[in-house]
Amino acid sequence: MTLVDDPIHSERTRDALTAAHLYYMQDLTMDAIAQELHTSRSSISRLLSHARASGLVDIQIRSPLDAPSLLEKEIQNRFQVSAHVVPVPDGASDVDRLERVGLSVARILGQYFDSNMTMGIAWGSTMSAISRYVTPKQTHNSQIVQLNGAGNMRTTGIAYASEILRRFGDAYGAHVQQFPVPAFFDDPATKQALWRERSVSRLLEIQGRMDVALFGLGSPFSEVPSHVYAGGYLEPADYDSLSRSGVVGDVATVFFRADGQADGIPLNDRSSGPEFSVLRRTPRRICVVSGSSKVKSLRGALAAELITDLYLDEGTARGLLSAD
Amino acid sequence: MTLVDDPIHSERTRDALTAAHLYYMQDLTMDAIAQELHTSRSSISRLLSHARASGLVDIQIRSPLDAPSLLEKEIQNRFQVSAHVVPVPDGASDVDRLERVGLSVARILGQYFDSNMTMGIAWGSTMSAISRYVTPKQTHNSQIVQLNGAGNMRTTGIAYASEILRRFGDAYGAHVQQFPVPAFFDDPATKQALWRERSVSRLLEIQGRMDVALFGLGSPFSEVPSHVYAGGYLEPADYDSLSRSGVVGDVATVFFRADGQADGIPLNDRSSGPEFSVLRRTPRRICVVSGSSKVKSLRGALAAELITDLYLDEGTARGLLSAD
DNA sequence: GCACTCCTTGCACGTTTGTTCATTTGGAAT
DNA sequence: ATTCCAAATGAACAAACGTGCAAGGAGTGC
Repeated sequence: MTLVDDPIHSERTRDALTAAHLYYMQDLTMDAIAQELHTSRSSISRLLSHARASGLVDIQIRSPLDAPSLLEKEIQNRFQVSAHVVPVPDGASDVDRLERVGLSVARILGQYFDSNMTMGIAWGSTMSAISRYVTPKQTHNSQIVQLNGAGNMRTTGIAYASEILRRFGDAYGAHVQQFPVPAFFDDPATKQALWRERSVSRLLEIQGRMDVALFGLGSPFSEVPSHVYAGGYLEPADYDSLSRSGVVGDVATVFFRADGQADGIPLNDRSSGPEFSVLRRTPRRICVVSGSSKVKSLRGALAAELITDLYLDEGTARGLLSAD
Repeated sequence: MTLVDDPIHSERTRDALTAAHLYYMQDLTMDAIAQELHTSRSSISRLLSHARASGLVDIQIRSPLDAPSLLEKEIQNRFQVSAHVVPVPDGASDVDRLERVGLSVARILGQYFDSNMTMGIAWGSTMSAISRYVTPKQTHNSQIVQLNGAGNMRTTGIAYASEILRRFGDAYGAHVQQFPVPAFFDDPATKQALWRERSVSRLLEIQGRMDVALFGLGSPFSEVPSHVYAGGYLEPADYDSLSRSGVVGDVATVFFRADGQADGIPLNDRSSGPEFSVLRRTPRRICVVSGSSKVKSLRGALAAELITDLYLDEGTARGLLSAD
C-alpha cells in the first residue's frame, strides 16, 4: 500500500531480483535457484510470481513492424490510428471479452506512461476492468488526473471513481488528482461558476497539459448500456434529448454524433468531461473498446479524431471494418 | 538465416504473436490456446519457445533504482560506471561463469542497440560466449563493426571473428563490417601504410562514429590466459616486452598498464585495435568480465576510463572491491 | 506469560509444460 | 507418378511448476 518499498521489503525485492535474473536471464529451473538461495522451490515460485506481479519482471510483446494482423493494418489505413487487436475466443461472453481486453491493456499501459508524465483517466466499466489489473511500474513526479466527475443523484461517486484512480496511482507511484464534481450538473450556470473556482481551474489546467489520456466508450442506445446510462446519471428527459440530437456515444461523459460532432448537444453544456479540443491537444489518446455493440460509438469517436491508439477485441474490430 | 521474415514465415510469426498475447498477456494455459488455434498443445509450446527465442517476446528485468545490490552501488561509487552483477553460484567453474555471464549479457544487449546505430565488437572467448546467445531484435539501418583484426601467423582469423560478428549481425538484422587484418602487424610501418588505404580508413571512420562498443578484457599474466595470449598471436619476445612494460591487460588487443596508461607500450604500435581515445569518444562502452583472474586487468581498464557499463560475475565484483 | 492474529515456510498433490519419438505432410527432384 | 527429404505434427512420457494446507514464527494486545 505504500508507494515506495519499505526497508523491510527491500530484501525480498533484492531476492526477487536475483531469482528473476537466474530464472529469466539464465534459464535455471526454480529448483536450482532454490538451492542457491537456500530455500524451497515453492518459495522461489512465489518469489517469481511476486516479481512479475510487481513489475520487476517486465514481459513485452513486440511485433515486428511488418507483422500486424490484417485487421490492424486495415484499421490503421482507414482511420489513421495505431490499432491493437486483442485476440479473444469467438465464444467468449461480453464480460469475458471485457476482462481479457482489460487485462491486456493493463499489462501494456506501462509503455505509455513514465516519470514526469500526467495521465488523464476516465471511469466506467472498461476503466474499472483495466484498473483491476494494472501492473506496477515505478515512476517519479508523475500524476494521474480524473477526466470527469462521477457524482450523481445518489452518490458523490467519489468512492467509485477514486477506487479506480487509486489503483492506477498505486501501481505507478503517481500522485492522484481527484475531480470531486457531479458527472452532470443540473444547471449549466453552476458548472460555469465552478469552473471559475481556482481549485477547479487548477485541475482543468492539469488536464490541459496531460501527456496521455485513457478512456473507454459510452454507447447509449445499445442492448448493453454502459455505466453512465444505467447508473442513475441521466433522467428520461435526458435520454430523449440525446436521442433527438442523434448522439451515438460519449467519451468521458461528453457526447458526440455519428459524424464526430459534439456541438449543439445540450447535455454537453452540463457535463463535467473535457471538451474534445482539450482531448485532441493530448499527444497520446488511448481508447479501449470491447463488445461489438460499441461499434457505432467507436465510428463516431474516430470521426471526432479523439483516438491515437486503439485497443479492441477481435469481434469489435471486424464489426468496425464491415460495411454499414 | 534471412534477415527479414520470409512471407512463408509470417504466418508462423502471426500465430506466435497471438499465442504470446494469450499466454503472456492473458495468462491462458497452453492447452486453452491450443484449442483456440486448433492445434496441439505441443505445437503451442514450441510456438512460444520460438516467440521467446526470436525476440517476439521480450522479458526484461527492471530493478527499481533504489534496489541495486551493495556490490553494484559500491562499484558505482568507486569507479563511476554503471555496474551490473550477474549472480552466479559460488561453486561454479570458470567456463560456467563465462557462459552464465554471456547468456545474461546477450539477453539484455538489445536494450543498448537500436535502429540507426553502430556497435563495435571485439573478439575473444567472452565475446564468443555472448554471440552464441544473442537474442534477436529487429533493427534498421544499423551496423556491427569489428574493432580489431583477428589474423595471426596461422590463420587469417576471418572465419573465427566473422562467425562472432555474423551472429550479432543476424540477430539484429544489422550490416556487418569486417576488419580483415592481422591482430598484430609484424612491422608498424605496414600498419601505417594500410591505415592510409581508403578501404581501411573508411572502416576506421565507422569505428570513430560508433554508438556502442562491446568488449571483454584480456589478462596476460594470469593462470587462465585469454584467447590472445594462447592463440598464437604473440611470440615469446612479445611477452617479454609486455612484461617489461608492466602491462596488466588489453581491450581489443590494445594494451594498458595498471594506471590505465597505454603510452610507450611498443606492441600497441603494431596492434590493429582502436586507440583508447577513439574508444572514449564512444557514448556507451560495455565491458563484460568473468573470472576473478581478470581483476587486475579490470582495474587498469577502469583507470583508463574505457568503461561506461560493466557486467561481471559476483566473484569478480568482490575481487574488484577487496583491497590489494 | 499467554492468547491471538498475520505472515511465511515447506510439503504434497495435481496441473502445466518441455521434449522425445514415431508418424504424417508438403514440396522438390527425378 | 514416384521417390526422397526435411519440416511439422500429436501422443506419451518426464520434468517443472503452482497452490492448498498444515505447521512454525514474529509481532501485538491483554
